[in-house]
Amino acid sequence: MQIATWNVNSLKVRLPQVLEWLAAHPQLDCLCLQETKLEDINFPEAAIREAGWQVAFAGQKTYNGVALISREPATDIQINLPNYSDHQMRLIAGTFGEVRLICGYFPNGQSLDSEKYPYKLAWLEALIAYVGDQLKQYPQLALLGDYNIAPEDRDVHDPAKWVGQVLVSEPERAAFNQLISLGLHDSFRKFDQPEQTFSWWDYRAAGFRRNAGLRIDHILLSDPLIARCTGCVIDKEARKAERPSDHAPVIATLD
DNA sequence: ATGGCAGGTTAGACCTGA
Repeated sequence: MQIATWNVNSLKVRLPQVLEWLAAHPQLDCLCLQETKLEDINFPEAAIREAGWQVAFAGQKTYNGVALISREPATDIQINLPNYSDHQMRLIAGTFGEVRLICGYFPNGQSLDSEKYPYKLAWLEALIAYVGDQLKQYPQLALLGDYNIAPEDRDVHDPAKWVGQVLVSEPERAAFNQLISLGLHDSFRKFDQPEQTFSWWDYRAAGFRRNAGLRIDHILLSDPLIARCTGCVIDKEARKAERPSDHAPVIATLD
């Protein structure tokens, strides 16, 4: 089994790249998308189905939006957190056999003094409660997505420059560690990885060329799934495309 | 170098992203 997550920063722009990427990954079972930025009525459902995939999605105009593209249809689909009323479309969960996949586009927070920052922390608190509850129902669980959290300094190209900033602040990292404390594991860190491996690079200031990035896209796996996990990679090649997303896909392989 | 770029909205700047 292979699962992946990719913040595509507009599926309207990135659909050809997504279809090409899917075709290039024959072992893939499910791709979780974030920032589709499409109302459901404009979602390219037909094109994805014609390529041989099932799809479930929850979007809105301009911002946010998530989707599950999969070989088999998802069951028990959940849109957004059941314990947090939110008009921002940031979460979609589905079940594939015994495996529960939760796809999230975590709030960015903007800055520590923004009103979006307490929203981020409240959303995270609700997510932690939801995932804890889901784990009881689905021991085989994966939480994939754009977390908008760099969990450790080694996930930051220049930690000194980022001290005290959103995405690396102590409360955000504490929330990430609470997810770990529920019994989840960072699949990327199960394996030796090259230093300075990131999943997002700023479009500005030649961020990608300088490898000035952050690792903020993650695949967390529950105990039974981390035991099956044989690899986790970030597909940096996708960031080299013409008109790329600013995020690269993350792929976890389970035997 | 606190701006740089990219996408969306909507037809000129402005908002958001991270």
